[in-house]
Amino acid sequence: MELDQRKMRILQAIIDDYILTAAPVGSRSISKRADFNISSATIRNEMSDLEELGYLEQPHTSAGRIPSNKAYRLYVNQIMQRAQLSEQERRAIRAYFCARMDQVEGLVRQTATALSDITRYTAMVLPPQLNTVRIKHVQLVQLSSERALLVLVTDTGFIRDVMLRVPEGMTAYDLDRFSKYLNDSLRDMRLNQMAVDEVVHMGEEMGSQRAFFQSVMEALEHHIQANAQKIELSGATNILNYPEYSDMNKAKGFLAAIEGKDTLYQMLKKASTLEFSITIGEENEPEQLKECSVVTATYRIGNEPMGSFGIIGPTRMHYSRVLSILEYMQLSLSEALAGLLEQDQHE
Amino acid sequence: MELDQRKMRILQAIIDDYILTAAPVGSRSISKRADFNISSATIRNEMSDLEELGYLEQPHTSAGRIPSNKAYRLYVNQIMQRAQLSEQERRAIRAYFCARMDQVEGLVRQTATALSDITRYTAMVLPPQLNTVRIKHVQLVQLSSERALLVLVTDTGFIRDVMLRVPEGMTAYDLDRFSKYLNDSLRDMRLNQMAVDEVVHMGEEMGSQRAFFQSVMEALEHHIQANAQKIELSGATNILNYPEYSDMNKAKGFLAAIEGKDTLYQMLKKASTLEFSITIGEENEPEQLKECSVVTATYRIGNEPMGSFGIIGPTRMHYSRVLSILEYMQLSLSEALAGLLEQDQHE
DNA sequence: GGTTAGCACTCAACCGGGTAGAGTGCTAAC
DNA sequence: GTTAGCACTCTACCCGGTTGAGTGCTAACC
Repeated sequence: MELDQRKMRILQAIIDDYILTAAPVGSRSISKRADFNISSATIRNEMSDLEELGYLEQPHTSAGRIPSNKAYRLYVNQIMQRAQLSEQERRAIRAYFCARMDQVEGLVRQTATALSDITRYTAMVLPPQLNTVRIKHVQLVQLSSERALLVLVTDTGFIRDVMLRVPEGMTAYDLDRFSKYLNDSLRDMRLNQMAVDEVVHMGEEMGSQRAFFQSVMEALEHHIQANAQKIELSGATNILNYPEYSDMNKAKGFLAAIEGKDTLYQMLKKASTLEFSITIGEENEPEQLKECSVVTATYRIGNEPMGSFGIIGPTRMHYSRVLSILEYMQLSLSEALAGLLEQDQHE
Repeated sequence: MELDQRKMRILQAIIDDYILTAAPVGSRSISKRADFNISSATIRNEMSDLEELGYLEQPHTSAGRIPSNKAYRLYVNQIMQRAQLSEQERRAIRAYFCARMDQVEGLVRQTATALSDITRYTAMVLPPQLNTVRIKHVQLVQLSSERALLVLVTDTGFIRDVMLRVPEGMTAYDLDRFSKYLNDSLRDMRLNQMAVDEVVHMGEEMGSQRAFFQSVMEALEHHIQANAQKIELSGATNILNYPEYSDMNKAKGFLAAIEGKDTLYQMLKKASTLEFSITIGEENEPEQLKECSVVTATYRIGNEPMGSFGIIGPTRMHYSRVLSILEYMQLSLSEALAGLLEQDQHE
């Protein structure tokens, strides 16, 4: 089952070639390479073995071979070596971050643009997740006699808002007092600490306005966490540059899968527990991404993992290059975020 | 130059047919229609005239004719009659709005989804513009020793935020006092009234903290208005269902033009002075939309025009249907918004 | 036993000719 | 002014032949 040295080298050569050209690789083109002096017939035998082992596939009898997903998996796990980014590429990446950003949102968007521009794949960024973040300010703003807006500001500079119905007879003054109370109680609390027992505990002190208080806390729980299911996307059409998506229907399927950002959100969310992740072809659950590979990385603020970002492309992907880019991007983004937030995040 | 009755009817028949089938229309297929009893030869003569006048084009000598942009323009201006929506269609549209929405953002998104689902074209919605809207609340929230977040809430329930640098030595208490002051001064003011002279006038009372005040007002002016250049897009891939975009490169061009939402924002912004607008082919400035038509409508809150929405599709578009849908949508959206904001908008 | 040259075979892609069919333009008759 | 008839044009499609890349197998070689 283990592949010997030579099979490994041949497989690598095939994968490298295929990643570059998208065309099935024949035995002769391998044997002609300077660093191989084996005849094409021998390569053919080896390739036949590799096919039997499930690493290669043949589109049809008289075509060359293409790597299987299993081959990519092996390649990623064992064969591939991290590519070095050229100084030029590093500079290109840094250039995206040097425009002074004064909002996290802009930074996130910039990251997505940079990623898709540089990799030429489709890029996605999950903005900093709020769970481990602290509340800086809570405010109830009266909009009309029946409606108020609950605004919440976190220490990372994110704001969220929820529209609420206010009970009959509640005045702007009441709401203001209420805001003060909420503010005093919740300030510097973490969003994921704001659990139900707290609600009950705090609710008891509220007396007559308890029902309203309850609805405020529910709104906080429901909306603020769920509502954040946004991701930043860039370069969705990059996929159209790759011949595997020259078929209209495939392209349509891919773009449709991406447009509803839900699936991507799920993937990024899941991936944000891992430093890096690579999922190849069938390993992706969404039906329409089963011919793609997804590579993601996680970024941090201080030590806290805050979100993740990644790219989607054909399984025939330049994995090593992408990984290097993600790695450098991870660094750049974490730095930029830290700079933006002036590092007042204490563990 | 004026077209006689018969030419008009023939042109309409050709356009109707072409909109439906996307295939060049021949003389025989027109003469066979029940409501025409003219021979194909006569139709041919008429078609030849129409071509000379610039209303028809021939892809090649032995093909039928297709309508020119000039023909669509004539069609839209004079021939077309407003289609009636079936009760079923109305119900379908209303269904999108019946899920109770408690945020404008959700409503905007829902509108875009509904539009693209029902028309099967690409839909875009410009969210309510803030210019004529009133400020309900302003708050400065300290994030770190050097940074604060300026949060602004409008009476339509929109929030905007800007990150600011705070001068050395300013305390949370100072910021709070500052917020109170801003709040008292700006509450119920309209965003577009908040002009420079006000800034100067108010700034004079500020004494030592005048510089900071200036930066706050500048931030308000710059960011809050410019930053809102977001539009909601839906059904971007719908265009791929139309044969005129079966060519990959065209499709790519279209999708790329749409991805950078700037152009669309400009178009919608411009269109939001008109109740309805239809631009056909070359009439669109963006190079890559010169083979498309764009139809937009404006929606209101109370009497105030607040934004616009529309669809993009091939020039061969079902104009009458689209217009009817937009019209009904305009009503539904304006109603939904009014309901959401409880009509406390006073002229 | 692994390696290699040689050869027959396979299959997609391309090319050219031939045909069908839709549609036109023109002319002559009504 | 309208129409029938006819020659003409042009695309789309099918078909058969050819090319070329690549394989699998076999027999010989080291």
